[in-house]
Amino acid sequence: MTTIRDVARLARVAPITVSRVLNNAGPVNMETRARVETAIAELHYVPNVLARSLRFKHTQTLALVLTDITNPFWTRVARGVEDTARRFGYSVILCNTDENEAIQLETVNLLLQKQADGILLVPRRNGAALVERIRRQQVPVVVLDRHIPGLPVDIVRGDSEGGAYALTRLLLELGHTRITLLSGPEDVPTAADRAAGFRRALVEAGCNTACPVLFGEYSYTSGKALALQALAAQPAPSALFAGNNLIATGALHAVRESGRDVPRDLSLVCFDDFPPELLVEPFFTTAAQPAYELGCQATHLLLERLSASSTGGPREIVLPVEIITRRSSGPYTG
Amino acid sequence: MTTIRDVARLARVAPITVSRVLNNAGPVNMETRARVETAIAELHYVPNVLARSLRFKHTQTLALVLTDITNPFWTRVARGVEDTARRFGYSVILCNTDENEAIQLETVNLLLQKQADGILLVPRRNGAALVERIRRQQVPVVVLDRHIPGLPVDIVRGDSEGGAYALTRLLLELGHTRITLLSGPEDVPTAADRAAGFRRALVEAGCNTACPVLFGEYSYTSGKALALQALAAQPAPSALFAGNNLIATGALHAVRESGRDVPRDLSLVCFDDFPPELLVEPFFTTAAQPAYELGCQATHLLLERLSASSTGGPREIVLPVEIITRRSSGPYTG
DNA sequence: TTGTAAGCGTTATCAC
DNA sequence: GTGATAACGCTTACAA
Repeated sequence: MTTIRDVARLARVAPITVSRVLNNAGPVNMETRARVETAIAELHYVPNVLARSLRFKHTQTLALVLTDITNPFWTRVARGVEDTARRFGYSVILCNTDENEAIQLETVNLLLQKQADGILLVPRRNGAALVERIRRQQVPVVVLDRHIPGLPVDIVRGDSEGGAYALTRLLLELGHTRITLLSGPEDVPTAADRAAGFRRALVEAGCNTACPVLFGEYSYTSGKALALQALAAQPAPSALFAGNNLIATGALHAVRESGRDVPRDLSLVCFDDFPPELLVEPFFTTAAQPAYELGCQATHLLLERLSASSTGGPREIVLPVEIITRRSSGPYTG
Repeated sequence: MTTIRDVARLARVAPITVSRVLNNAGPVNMETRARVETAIAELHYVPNVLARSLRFKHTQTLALVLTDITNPFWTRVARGVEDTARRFGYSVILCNTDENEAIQLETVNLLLQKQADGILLVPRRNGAALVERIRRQQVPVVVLDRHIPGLPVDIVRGDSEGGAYALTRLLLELGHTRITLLSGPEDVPTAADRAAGFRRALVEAGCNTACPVLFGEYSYTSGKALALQALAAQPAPSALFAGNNLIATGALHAVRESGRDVPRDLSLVCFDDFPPELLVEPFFTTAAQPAYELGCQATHLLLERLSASSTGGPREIVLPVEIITRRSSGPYTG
């Protein structure tokens, strides 16, 4: 490895002079600068950011801790984060936790050790402990997608309650009164919020009792299982509300495997849209969250916290959700 | 920030002793160890990996430089990489380059500065220069998905030529003789390889001349544009072969917007499958690459190169591609 | 305009 | 078993 010292030797200057050339900091004679630059090129010198970070006490690195990049929702969030980070000279370490609290803790510890300048976190139940831990190291955190009950912290998320409410209203207006919510984990705030919005709409309409909420995982397989469970009820639901996109496809496939079809026998709506370029045909009536925007805004907020200038109290940014009507929902036919 | 020195002070030992406890290296008295551990807990000490890496000369970090994580193909590759890396105690820095050579160079430079222990690269035209640059810094590289003409280097990729050949054969056997290939960029080896496989099958069947190859981008919008262009030809093709998954959906949507439909008026096959959990219904007849596996194997190879034990010449691992027949392809109807 | 010395937080080396 | 010292590659503060 060639170091700043090697360059200095070759250019017959002190290391600090090379440093000055490298960073365009401090005065350097045109001629010496040229000599240094020649030496740099000749030796193919690459500065060691580790050493620099050790001095500077910052790494120009942000961490994004999410559940599973395989979900297109998170993919787009991640792009939002990366694009924004990059624009401000930061790179991003991406970590999947698969909703596993042990992995989550381990991941956060690692990121702290790696001296990430800031962390974007999609927490599970242990969110509060995690945030405390991060904060104790003076590292700014922004919580993404989920709020942490009772803990004031910067948050950027979609309007789960409102979106679920609107989507449920849509089903009610189509005449459905037996709707089942196939939800994510009960202890994940988005799942709880969507359940709350669901119930609010139902209570307003006076058909709360006929509409169960089933909690599971935010996954394809869980969607299948939940749908089967919902379909087995007596009387069977006339509409299904999937808590996220993967639950939706899982549910759809289960419905079909049971010999029924959507929207013929059943309506099916869901949270989180699929981008058109992944689809043969737009199908699901959904509450679409601005995923990319979520990532951008969260990153902006985090960067703001980094530039110590920002010292206000915790902020919660709630992005609106768009209701899109498509083929998967139809009027109640009895 | 609390350092190893603070811990040492509190435990009334020398920093090096704390280090020994931390790394379970060297002998430490049971009682001293206990005292140190108490101090660590009390101060919420988090070791600084930067400093450690500076000494050790390795960062336990791999870099994955790909085109766009938004494509489910890359998403699954990335999961393969991350899962494997994690199993061996490495974390992954993910970078999107959007097929842009300038960004690619910039990214590689940054990763070198960050002292990534190894780099997984999905290169564009400037691949050879990039690889040379990385190698000059003694950093192992594995090229993913694409081979670099004339440059011996470790490569893990799918069998583009073979897959395209098989897929074209399938169309020919269905009776199609006017097939258009909607390809990626001509200078991207996968696109060239797929074109080669395509042509080989056609030449064998003796209908080479009636079957054009259109080069574009590996994107949804490019897929749309290419399809429109293909449909405008006289005589119009009876089948379209999309160079990747995004071109396929783009093409499909263009076909539909032009008043035609698949497979009614036209067959449409493609490279790269969508995972079922993203789909309302499996639709495309495809040549499916083992994306996750690609990521795993590439990472394994890279890790092997890292543990200096491996010193053999460049290896090329070509993973087979699976042909899956679905609704989007049908017999030629005249 | 250029250089010297010290230090960022660790750990390897060698001594006790 | 434990510790003093130097070093990893870089930059800040100060001096020349």
